[in-house]
Amino acid sequence: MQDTLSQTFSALADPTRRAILSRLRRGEASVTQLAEPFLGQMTLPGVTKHLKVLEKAGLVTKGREAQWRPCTLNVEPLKDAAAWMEEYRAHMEASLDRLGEYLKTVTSPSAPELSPPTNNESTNDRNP
Amino acid sequence: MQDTLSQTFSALADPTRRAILSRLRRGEASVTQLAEPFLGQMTLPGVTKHLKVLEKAGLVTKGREAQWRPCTLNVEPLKDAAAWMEEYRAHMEASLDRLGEYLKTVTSPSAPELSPPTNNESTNDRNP
DNA sequence: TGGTTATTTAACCTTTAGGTAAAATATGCA
DNA sequence: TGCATATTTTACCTAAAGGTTAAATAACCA
Repeated sequence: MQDTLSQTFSALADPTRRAILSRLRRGEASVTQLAEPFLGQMTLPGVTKHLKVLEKAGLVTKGREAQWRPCTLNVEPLKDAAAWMEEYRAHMEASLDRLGEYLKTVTSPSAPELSPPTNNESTNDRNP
Repeated sequence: MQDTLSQTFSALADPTRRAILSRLRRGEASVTQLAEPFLGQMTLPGVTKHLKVLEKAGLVTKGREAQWRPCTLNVEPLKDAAAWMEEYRAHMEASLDRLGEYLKTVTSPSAPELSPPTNNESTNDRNP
């Protein structure tokens, strides 16, 4: 059994799983609903497995409602990951090549306001 | 071959590799120097392998200096990972349980100043 | 040339990850 | 009860991850 941070990063290291998380940002969804975008490339049990990984990592919570298992996003583990990244913030800002400036503007002035997600191309979580 | 984000997260999903990155924040180091803290638990070729993973992920650059291969940190891929996490920022701030408040204070007022790393327990990257 | 230090490669092993197909469960409804 | 829908479990496969030991390279130095 690995430590929590490793489990979190490991859960994030798969495009299908990231896409599932991204979908869940828009709200609760059943397994079938979550699976739908992938059924061309993967079977349902495949998606179930990914969901289990996310669940074990604490990133997704599965409820029960009749025969459905409504899944919800749980960002708690992401906070630890973000905190880990914080340590590298100075280095990231120091190397202002591609994304540096972008991140600086995005994260500093508009921080505390809970602003609505500027909705980038972020449904594009697969095949980036 | 996986996509870049997956490769980055996957590289971060190991405590030894995170510890190596953490060490490199303090500056360049040779393979032997990097390996030293782990030699009780792992052999040198083991560390070499981890370094190769980090190198392939673009997080570490290996130079050549006589028989040494000085390794340096490269945060470029971390920026993409951080950008991915940005999308979850609103959710993280909305759920202000454990780390929420901490992150809010850390990332918003002191953002653009390039402040020196507050040096937490962060050498403790292994066994957290 | 030969020895010493630094690092990598090769060959191997075991465990885990990501998939599948087919069968089993769970739940609502006629 | 029995069918329909939603989801999971089982058993299996292949490939990759993370290690190891032993041998090979690289580069300096006497």
